[in-house]
Amino acid sequence: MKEGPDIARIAALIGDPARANMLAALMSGKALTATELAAEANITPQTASAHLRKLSESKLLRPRKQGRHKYYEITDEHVADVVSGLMGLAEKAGHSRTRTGPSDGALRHARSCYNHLAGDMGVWLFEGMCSKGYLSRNGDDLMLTPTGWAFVEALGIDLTSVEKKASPLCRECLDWSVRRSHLSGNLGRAILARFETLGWAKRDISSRAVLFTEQGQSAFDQLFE
Amino acid sequence: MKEGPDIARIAALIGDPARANMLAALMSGKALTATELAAEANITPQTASAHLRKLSESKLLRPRKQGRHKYYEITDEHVADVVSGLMGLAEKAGHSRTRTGPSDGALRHARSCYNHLAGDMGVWLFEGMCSKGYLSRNGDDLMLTPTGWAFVEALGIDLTSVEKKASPLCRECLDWSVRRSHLSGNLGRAILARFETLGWAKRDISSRAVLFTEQGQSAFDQLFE
DNA sequence: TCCACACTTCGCTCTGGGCCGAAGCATTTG
DNA sequence: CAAATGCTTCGGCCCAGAGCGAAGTGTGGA
Repeated sequence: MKEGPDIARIAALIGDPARANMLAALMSGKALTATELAAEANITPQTASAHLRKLSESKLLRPRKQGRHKYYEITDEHVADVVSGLMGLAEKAGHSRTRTGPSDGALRHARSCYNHLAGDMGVWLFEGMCSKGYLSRNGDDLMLTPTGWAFVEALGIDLTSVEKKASPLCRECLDWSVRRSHLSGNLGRAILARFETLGWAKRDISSRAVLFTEQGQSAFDQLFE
Repeated sequence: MKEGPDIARIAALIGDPARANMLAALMSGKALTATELAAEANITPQTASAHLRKLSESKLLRPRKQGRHKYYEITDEHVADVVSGLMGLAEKAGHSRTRTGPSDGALRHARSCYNHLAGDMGVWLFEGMCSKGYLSRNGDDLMLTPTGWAFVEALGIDLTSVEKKASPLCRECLDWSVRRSHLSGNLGRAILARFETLGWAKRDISSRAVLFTEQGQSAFDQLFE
């Protein structure tokens, strides 16, 4: 016994309320500065600094210095997946941070999860693309079919620039509110970004909610009807 | 802010060394008694009892009373997935519990992960079945193709009994040592069980290692050559 | 019936680690 | 060059919670 990796270390890292709040805030996919994260966790900058150092040392966060600011972001999709998974377990166990605040409904409808679309809208997007034959599974990962390729380009996304990034084009992500998969990976991120530039949706600043405009919502609905 | 599920609670739960050791031990998929788990974590039964109560209350473990024993097992695949994910992160961060003990190599070669085969052998099984066309992805989950169906039955597994269980037949699991998917779900469990009854492999008692016999190994290799 | 064993509850101790105040660097701005 | 701002280091306080001993409950076997 006592072989294998030490789960306790990283789990304890995530298990501190302050650090967990920081991670949850970063799950939007945006990079945040140390002081912003301190505010998010309701602690002083000194304390936040210590936390962020630990999170970086264990490769959960990746720091980027920019002038006198220091931006932090979630290291990669593996970290995001684990945090997502933990949210799922917490939800099922009935551990919620507040008694279901007002924006909770909005979060369940649409939110950003590591820069891609999650919540009901995310699931609809994913399942719509599957049922239309835009996505297919093949071997180890999701594939964008030729018709799917055309669909995405018709949205105005330049796939050649998206495709050459290192991380995979399509992935699935299982999020907490809907126990279903939705589209993640570079394509997932590109689509959410495209929705924003098209003016279909915009992100709420203080929460992870994604707010669709009326036109945006109906345009979205037409894609899969 | 402060919306959504409270990750910190469950992460802290997993983050205690004693509880983490218990969970790691249970990741083999076997159900263990309270005293066995206490020994696994190097603590007294009293302390273990308190830990196990918390883990059960948060739905991470599922207790089953049997006579004067109380068996605990991992609640479901969602929990197993998160623990697997944490192992992956810990491995990448360089957090290992010992300085790579002797059985570490065996664990990387083949081990049980929530009752299915993981490690190199697990990946070979999964990728072999994919490349032979036994498995295909379709919509939201893995499908066993007709030829795959025949392959599994030829192994001597009664698929009709496996299929009627509630949890899905095929799933993927990403484990820590090989950053690749391997076959999970009911079929994954049935196959490992079949390997054991065929005498191809047996589980090490004190670790999660799965030891293949020489004949078992070569029989396995012939399946996919 | 009595003992052995598995598990639980209670009360207590003690330490690891989160938190802040104060002070120290670094970078931008005026 | 100051002054302001963002981040970090140091030192000390404090408490949640993990741990155990002792004693209680329930089940199984002789």
